[in-house]
This record gives sequence, C-alpha cells and structure tokens, in this order.
Amino acid sequence: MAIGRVSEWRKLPLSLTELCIDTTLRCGQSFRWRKIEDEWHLALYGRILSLKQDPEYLHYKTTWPASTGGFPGSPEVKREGSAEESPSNDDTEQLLNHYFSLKHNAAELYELWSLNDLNFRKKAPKFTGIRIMSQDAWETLIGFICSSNNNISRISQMVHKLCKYYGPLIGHVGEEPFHDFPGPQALMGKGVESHLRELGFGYRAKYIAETARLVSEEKPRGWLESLTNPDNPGFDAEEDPARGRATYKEAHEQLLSLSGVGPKVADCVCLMGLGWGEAVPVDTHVWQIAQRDYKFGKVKTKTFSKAMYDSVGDHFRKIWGDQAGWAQSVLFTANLKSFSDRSIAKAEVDDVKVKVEDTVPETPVVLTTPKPRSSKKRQVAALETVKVEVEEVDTTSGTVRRSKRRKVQST
DNA sequence: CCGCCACCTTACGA
DNA sequence: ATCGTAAGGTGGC
Repeated sequence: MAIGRVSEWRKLPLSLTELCIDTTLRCGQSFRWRKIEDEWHLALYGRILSLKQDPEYLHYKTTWPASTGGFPGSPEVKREGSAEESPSNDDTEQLLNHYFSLKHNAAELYELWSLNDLNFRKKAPKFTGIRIMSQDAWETLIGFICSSNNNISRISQMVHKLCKYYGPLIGHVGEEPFHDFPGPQALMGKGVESHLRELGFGYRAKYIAETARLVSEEKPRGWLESLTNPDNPGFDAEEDPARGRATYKEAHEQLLSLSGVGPKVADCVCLMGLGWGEAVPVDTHVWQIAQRDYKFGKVKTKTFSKAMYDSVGDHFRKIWGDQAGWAQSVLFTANLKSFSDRSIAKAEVDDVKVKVEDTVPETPVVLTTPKPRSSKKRQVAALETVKVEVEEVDTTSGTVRRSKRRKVQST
C-alpha cells in the first residue's frame, strides 16, 4: 500500500486541562486508538489520523492512502456516499472539532459540575482534560455491544479483530497496518458469527452479526444517523434531511430494538456516537459510584432493575445538567483500576483538604428544567415502595455507618 | 414489571 | 493447581 497524501503537522491551541489525549483515548470510550512512540494513531473515515500533544497544543496530521477508490473484495470505507475522494481541502480540523466536541469549554463545565457536586469537586482535579468524543455511531454501537461482561483490554482486542478481518486497510504506521472500521454490510454475512466465535467473541458474535443485518437490511437507509442529536450533528453532515429529528429518549428507545443492545449500551451509543450529552450509561462501575458517593442504597437483588437504572440517570442529570454523561465519564475514569494510581495519590491529599461534612452532597442546584414525563408514573411509584439500606461512608475514617431506612429516590 | 440465570472468554487472586 | 470472580450487560423465562 502506497502512501498517498500526507499533511504537515498542524496544531490547535489546546491546554491539557481542555483535552488530555492520554486520558481521553484510554478511558474506555474508544477502543481503536494506538499509541506508537508518543503519537496516537487511528484509521478513521478513510485516512489515518495522528495526534500528539504538548502542554499548549494538540498537534495533528492526516495521512491519506494513495488509492481511495476502494479495494477489490474489501468493504466500503464508510457508510453511504461519504466522499473520501481527493482530499484537496483538508477537513481534519473540522473533524477534530467535532470528534472532541471542542465547542464546549471543559474548564467551564468542570467548574459548573464542581459547584453543584462536592464529590465531583473532590475527584475531578486529578482527571482534568477528559472529554466525551463524538465517534462514528456505527462503530460506537458495535464497540459497546462487545463491551458486555468484558474489560477494556479484551474489548480493544476484539474491535481490532473486526477491523483486521472485515475493515479496509488504510495504511501503515511503521510496520503496523491500520484498518478502518467495517460497515454494517461487511459484518452481516452468514459466516460472520461462527468466524467471530472462533476469534473469541463468545456470545457477542451473534449480537454483532444480527445487529449488522438489522441495520443493513431491516432498518431504513440512514436510520442510525437519523437518531443523532440535531444540536450536535456530525462534522460532515449538512445536507442530510433524515438526520436529527429525534429526542434523546426516542433515540434510546430505538436502539433497544437491536440485538445485544440494552439500556446501558444504548446510552453509550447515545452519548458517544449520537451526541446526546444527557445520556448517562449506568454500568456496574457507575452503579458502585452511585451507591458509594451518592447515597443510592445497597439492594438485596443481584441485578438492578430498569427503574433503578433510570433513577440513577435521572439523579445525575439533575445534578450535572445537559452534559451529565460527560461528568459521569470523568468520575468513571477516576474509578477505573487502570487509573487508580492517580486516585490513590489524590486520596491522601483529599483527606487533608476535604472535611467529612463536605463529602455529603448538598441539595443539587437544578441546571435544567425537567421534562414532563407522564408515562413514568408507574415506575416511580414502584420505585418508592422499595426500601433499602442506605450507607453513609466516612471517607476520613473509612468506617461505614448505617442510617435509617430511606427511599432510593428523592423525587 | 421484577428478579434470576445462562451466556463466551480471559485474567487474576486466594 | 483449581476454582471463583469480575470484567463498562443482555435476553429469556
């Protein structure tokens, strides 16, 4: 494969507080970025995107393949009609602006979340520069179908296998081949499920093949993209009339019709692939955070119910507002074992600086007006009958004391 | 609706 | 060593 056109390194003025790629690209949002000698690389939309960073600038470079006409027997580079013809006008800066949601000011948002949430104020300072990425919706969907009962390391391996065996080769970095993510057509073949099982995908093999078939054949053309937040459209989406008619709740509900997509995966796609900042994916980690730091009680049941799932999301949306999913991602990362070195180092400082009473969340300031929700009444009523043990954790002494029985939700 | 449990695979600690 | 458990859950009872 010959190299086509290589842009010069360019740069955007961006502090590490606004974006830290070493954290953002490794915190479990995207599973394909690879770091090679201090530079991060990704095959995306028919090109290889390269990033590196210093305290003042994000440096970026685009490498296009020599031939952009597709390869014999290879799946298409990107879904319908995305023009990757002669890249005469470099859209990389536009792509980065969208990909990292640079229209938002991270420092301002962190400040806002810290204002209303003392736990966030305590945890976030060691995890600045985390941003929610606006990734390709299809890639996000498949990536998080792979994520069930799984860890980031193996998810990454699986996604790389999808690209290696089903995605078009875009180019190389050193000796390393870089493949773009395969489209729905490429993953719906009859032999795909058994092949993916051989590759170690487990029960997710069926989910992927079935979801690919659904999106490719059962759903209308452009269905997935039509679920995009109209206020946060794709970087190359202008003349798409089908795009952006949906609400967050509608997008979430629609995604549930796919195979291997439950409420958590649907929220991941909403947040990181469709631009819905209020989507809060509640996984095992976030549930632990909600219980430990936000007074969601221990429950007897092994699995938490849909009502509890919605309750956690609603609570965080109430505290954090329109970009609740972003705030959640910061705390999620702070809670990740792979970043625990920072948490531990920080905890020692915290215990000196933060008083016990400061760890108790105050009455949250409402940042957004809650939308009326009539059909929810039954769920809320059911939830209020659930009485649970509520633990209050003294972060200074490490002891745990039980309080009187209390409701999970404080409507 | 709620609560179980099987589901693939891998890595890690007891 | 062998086993249990957890890993960014979902689908079917």
